[in-house]
Amino acid sequence: MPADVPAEESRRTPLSRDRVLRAAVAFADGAGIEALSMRRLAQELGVVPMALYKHVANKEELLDGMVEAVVAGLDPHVSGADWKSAVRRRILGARDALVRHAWAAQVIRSRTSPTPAVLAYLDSVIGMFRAGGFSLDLTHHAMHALGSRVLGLTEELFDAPPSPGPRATATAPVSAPAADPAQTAAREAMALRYPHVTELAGAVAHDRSSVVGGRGCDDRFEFEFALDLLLDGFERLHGQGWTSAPRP
Amino acid sequence: MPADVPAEESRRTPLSRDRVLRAAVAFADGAGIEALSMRRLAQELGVVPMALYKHVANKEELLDGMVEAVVAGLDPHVSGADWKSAVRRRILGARDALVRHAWAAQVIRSRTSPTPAVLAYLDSVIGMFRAGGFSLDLTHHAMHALGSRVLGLTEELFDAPPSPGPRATATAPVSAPAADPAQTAAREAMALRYPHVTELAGAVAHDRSSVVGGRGCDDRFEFEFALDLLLDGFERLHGQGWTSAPRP
DNA sequence: ACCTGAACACCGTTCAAGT
DNA sequence: ACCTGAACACCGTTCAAGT
Repeated sequence: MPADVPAEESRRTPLSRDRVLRAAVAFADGAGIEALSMRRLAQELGVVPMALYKHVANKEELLDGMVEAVVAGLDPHVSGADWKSAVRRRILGARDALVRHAWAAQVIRSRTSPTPAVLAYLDSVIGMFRAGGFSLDLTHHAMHALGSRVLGLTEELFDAPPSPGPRATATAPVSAPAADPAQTAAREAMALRYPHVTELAGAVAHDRSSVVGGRGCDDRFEFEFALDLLLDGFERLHGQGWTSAPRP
Repeated sequence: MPADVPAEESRRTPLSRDRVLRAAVAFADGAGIEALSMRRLAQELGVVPMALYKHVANKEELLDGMVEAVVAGLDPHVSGADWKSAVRRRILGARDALVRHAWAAQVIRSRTSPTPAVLAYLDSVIGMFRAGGFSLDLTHHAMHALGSRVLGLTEELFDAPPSPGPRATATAPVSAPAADPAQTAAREAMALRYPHVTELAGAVAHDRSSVVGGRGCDDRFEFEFALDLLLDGFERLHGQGWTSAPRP
């Protein structure tokens, strides 16, 4: 049940593009993006499927509209400071919004061209670099280097670290050694085939087992680590008067 | 028609998991991943749809197998050098493979847990950092910072830079000013709403219009720019004896 | 035991028939 | 003119009937 679409509203007020989009966002928040279909969304709104097509041309446009709704809701203006902390705060703010809408990262990546709200967002970030004295050249490449991270998307390869057997680390606490001999064998086979991965995973598990509920990695820390590495790099290049093409 | 599955083979030799996977890769290379369905793949192999389920449990496993096939084909061993150029070459090699299989990036991102070939690849990269004297701690965060870029995935937000109207920049050469008044109006409206984006796009178009066929950005350059910024950052932190947690 | 046609429970979207 | 039921052309996968 979508949180911000009261039950009475679902049947009484007439459909509108805005109401369709809000319902789609709420539905994806709750049920996941893979469960969102035109037919299910119509059902959620107490409406025949074809009624949606009055307000969105097709599913692609629905997804565009959902992205638009999330991005348009980002922090309106970050108060002036140096370019670095302005960009930093803006990107971390975007990340917070994407964390609230777990489906958004995937949908944003599936879009092929930017919507108005995304363009406005990018415009503001570019403006921050320019206000900090960055050349067009360096700003251009800095934006590329940030990539989708500029919108707070995480670039992690996998959601979870690898586990020796299926569900193995999820069912047994890290501190307790596995009693199941089959699981132990799988763990040993893994250690043989992927020694460096195993060593790393072991060190991470050990480090974080002291923290309450602290298995896996700290997504926020990793995001900031990478972001700061890039921002520091930009700052250094800017200070050196870096140019992409030393003219011949 | 898939290139590396000769026509005679499609009907004569019996199905095998390997043949299914190779056909799927070839089909996705040619027709795109969105066109790949169990039914179409079966048709391509001259086989009834259900025959595929003898060799892959379901479509998810088919996609896993396709990723496996591509990643397993990566450069077997990069000759020893310093950690930095070893990692650099390995990642750029992976990128080359992903450029050849346009569908792979999207499919890799859709997987939730790493397959054996991916684990082996990650293991080798981790091993390179460790051989370079990196601590487990720094190696861990460096791998996170690389994210999916470690496999050569590009992190760009959009494939193409924004254009004022639909297909506007695609149909008209950048050097020739638009004659269509509606297009000119759209361009001006865009310049007003997104001044920084417009300025940047203009500078990029101007810079690259001298190159033959050179519209848009140089993906390879941008990838290396971001990669080197990260590797330089790792090197600097390593040299400083960086640690994530200054113990209390 | 193996293979496979038909069927099931879905999709997004078109279209023509109803009001 | 607007709305909508049925239909179309697909999916991935189950299952029971055929060999």
